[in-house]
Amino acid sequence: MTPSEFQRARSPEAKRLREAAILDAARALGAEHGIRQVTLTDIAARAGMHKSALLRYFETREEIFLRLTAAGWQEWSPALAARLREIEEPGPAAVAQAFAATLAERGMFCDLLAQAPLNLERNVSVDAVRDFKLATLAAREDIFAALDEQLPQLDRDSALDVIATAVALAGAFWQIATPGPEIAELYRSDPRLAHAVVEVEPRLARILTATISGMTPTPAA
Amino acid sequence: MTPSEFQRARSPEAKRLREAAILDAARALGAEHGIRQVTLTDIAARAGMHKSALLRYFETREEIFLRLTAAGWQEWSPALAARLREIEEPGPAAVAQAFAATLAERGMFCDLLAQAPLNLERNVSVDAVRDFKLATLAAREDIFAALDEQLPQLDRDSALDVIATAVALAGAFWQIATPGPEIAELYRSDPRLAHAVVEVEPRLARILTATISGMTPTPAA
DNA sequence: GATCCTAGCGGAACGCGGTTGCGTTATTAG
DNA sequence: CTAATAACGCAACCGCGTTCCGCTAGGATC
Repeated sequence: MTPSEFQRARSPEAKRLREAAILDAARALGAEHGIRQVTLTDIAARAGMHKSALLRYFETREEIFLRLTAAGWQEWSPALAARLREIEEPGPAAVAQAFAATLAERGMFCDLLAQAPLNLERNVSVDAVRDFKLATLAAREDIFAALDEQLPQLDRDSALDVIATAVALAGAFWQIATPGPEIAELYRSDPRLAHAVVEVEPRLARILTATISGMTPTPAA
Repeated sequence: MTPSEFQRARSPEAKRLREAAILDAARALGAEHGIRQVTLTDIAARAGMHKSALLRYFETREEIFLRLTAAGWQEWSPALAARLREIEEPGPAAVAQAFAATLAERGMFCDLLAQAPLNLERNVSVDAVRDFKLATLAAREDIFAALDEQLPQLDRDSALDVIATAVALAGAFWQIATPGPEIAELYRSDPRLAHAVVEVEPRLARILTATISGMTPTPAA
């Protein structure tokens, strides 16, 4: 983390440390300012190295954030699975709430989810995309397993549709919910635009409840 | 369209012509290569003028595409409303199919929908955002009116949720469905990644059917 | 029709972000 | 202690969006 703890990373362990330091720096900056704003120079400064040195660890800027996205899936999926297994009164609403709550409390992950298909999976090597896709695939399997315990009526394809929907909506709503300061002021000042203000968690919970209900033969009351 | 039909636009009509020519050029290039790829130089060349002259008509690159997005809403909403009114056997499935079909046949609009909250509504003047938001608001009202005729059980908030969901999913799925050539090849070659290939229209129809069913008290058989 | 004046335009330059090439020098092996 | 190696910082490069400026087209006036 601290820049000059090590001057040069020669051993594999030292290299992994550097890589982790870069990812940590990118994560911290992304959480603070939003992914879009974070530049390679910023990350380099925070990680205590020069811009060009970063690119010896990651091929492109996008690859850094793609790696963070994969890490996000790996952190989110067990958290969601645990939450699903804690549900006391199973049903679409409880499941939807678990999705909405775990996503809403992971703002930066939502940011990354929105960026991934649009920006991060472009301008990145094929290998990086394959690694990423496989990581998210594994994470989805975890979620599916937990989901299947709670709602066995939901077939596999439907479950994967629910996950895809949750992720896409979380990304989109998060973007809409976090405008720049001037735009936020605009929404506040013009009553016609009041509808533009989005509360991610309740809206996501509402919509997912409907989606899951519509997929399960016997919707819970 | 043709560059030198007029040399300089002094009258208001000539200016509107230029503006339209710029938007047309951007639309054509965006449809062909995807929004992300289109540069100001490209648009300028196609519109028959210099890069710097573009920015006399639009403040930033993003503003051009934001205007195209607004135009997309204005073209899509009546098309969807018409399609909704043509439905013979009303019900969630038919409504969902109308959304899915009209969106899927408007690829570039889906591209723009995905870009809008992420990129286009940033780096644009507050005025531009307000105009855009009001335009989409009006378009949503059109859709809601038609939707209310078909599914009066759907209350206003739910209807707006359906529209928001359709739009967000169409944007996200479109992005996933149109990877670069090497990535498409990757999906084809690695059987573990077969699931990554997305068919926008059927998937959107399936999910929206469930969502709408879950929102309406008595789901149609 | 000649002249003035306005303002649209192209060209060139700027800033910034991502990326690349190179010389230096820390680090480690012998 | 010395030599080989390769990580690093620096500076330059490139492309893109954006800005500035001088030229001159083209409408207005007489």
